[in-house]
Amino acid sequence: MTETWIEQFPDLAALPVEDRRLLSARAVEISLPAGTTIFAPGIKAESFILVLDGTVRVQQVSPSGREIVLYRVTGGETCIMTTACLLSGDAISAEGIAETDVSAVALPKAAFEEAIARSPGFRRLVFADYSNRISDLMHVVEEVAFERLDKRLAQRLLDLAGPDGAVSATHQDLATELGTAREVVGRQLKELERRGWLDRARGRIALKEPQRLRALAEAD
Amino acid sequence: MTETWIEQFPDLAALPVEDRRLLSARAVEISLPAGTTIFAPGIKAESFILVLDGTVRVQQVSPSGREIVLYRVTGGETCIMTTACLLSGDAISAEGIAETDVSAVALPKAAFEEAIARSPGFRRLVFADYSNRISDLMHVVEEVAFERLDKRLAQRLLDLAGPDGAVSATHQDLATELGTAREVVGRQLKELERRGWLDRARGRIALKEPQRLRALAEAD
DNA sequence: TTGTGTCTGTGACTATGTCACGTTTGCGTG
DNA sequence: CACGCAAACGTGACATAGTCACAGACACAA
Repeated sequence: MTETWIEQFPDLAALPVEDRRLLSARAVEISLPAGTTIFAPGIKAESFILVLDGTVRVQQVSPSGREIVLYRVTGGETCIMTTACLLSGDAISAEGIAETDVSAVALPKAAFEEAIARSPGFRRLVFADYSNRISDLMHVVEEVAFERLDKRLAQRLLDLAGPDGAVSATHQDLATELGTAREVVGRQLKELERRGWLDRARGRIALKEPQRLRALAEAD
Repeated sequence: MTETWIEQFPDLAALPVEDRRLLSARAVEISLPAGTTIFAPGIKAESFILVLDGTVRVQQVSPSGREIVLYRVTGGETCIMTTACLLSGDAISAEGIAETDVSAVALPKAAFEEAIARSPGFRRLVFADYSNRISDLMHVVEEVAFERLDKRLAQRLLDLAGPDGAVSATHQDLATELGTAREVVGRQLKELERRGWLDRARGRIALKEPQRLRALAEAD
């Protein structure tokens, strides 16, 4: 029985046969329905997780209840938070939520360490993910510390918009994306609607002038 | 000739002889005077760097010129930014500055990869550092996004204070620590002085009521 | 249709950031 | 020594963002 999931990702498919065999033999496919909390503060990870399909949103929660999205893990990426826990033994301080139905494979700690030891390709994959996450986090710091909210909101709306130019999100959802408060998002959206760049409806925003929004998002 | 630097750090000293020998043979000791820019945006790293003594400040610079300190690398820690570059090939988007005279060892890329491949202990060391940095960065995000400035400032003053309760830093230095503007730091300090919790002088702040500052720093 | 919970709107207020200056201080040099 | 200079610091006016305490509007189920 071939493990077809390995073939989905060039980085994995390129591994030598024996490495692929190790992964095939020890990994367990799992599937998580949308909305599942995959990890949360205080929980220790015991498996390395590679997402095959779907997206996991990783966010941080403040004591006061405000939240901010840090990054998303999508197909072919690994969940650094759990990896970091595996490798350092620390507990997690962020939470991971399945945004869509997610299929993934879990590799037990021992098999993970064996793969890291044996396979240069696997190591590269893990390290590359670490680097990307650090880069993501630095980007979040930069945005939160230095960028104007209207610019950040415009960027997020474009990121979250479907092909029809519509965003399905409440003001609270957008506030969580940006780490701000609902009222603030409401006011920003009102201003953007006043300019005619979008239309608002309950839980839904229709982008009318995406190029204007992009100009705003990319302004100095 | 024994490489005494390895003995300085328990994690390294505990490695098997052959791993230590690899490190000894291939690493180059370097020393950097205080103020040296060790890496900057756009520069690609070509060595793995382990700090032996001194501290390196890693900070991010915004297009508008504002800065924020992300974390510090001290004795026994590795420089993740350069490691991440080594492993992913990406360029760096932060800058690293020697705050004190720094002594360090540099391990060329090839030797680094060999050590990673061969030595479980070395891998643990590198991964543990990655995890710690991710944890540091998440902490920065949390502070910038959710905490009040007076609280953050009180925390920094305590962190930066010498044993005599004095902080040698200009308002601009503190603004960079917190990712805010000089004027804002000035006003916060004025208020803290008004309360009698500290005294201000040019480039120097004397903490008079550290326990009050601590209470502020640790408030909800 | 009438609750009920979620989502959104609003005004008043506080906190933080920006801008354009002016003032003070320490220090080296003519 | 006096002068000039650059760095550090102060300040008021304004813009932007976050908080709080509500009030309304909407969607859906009973």
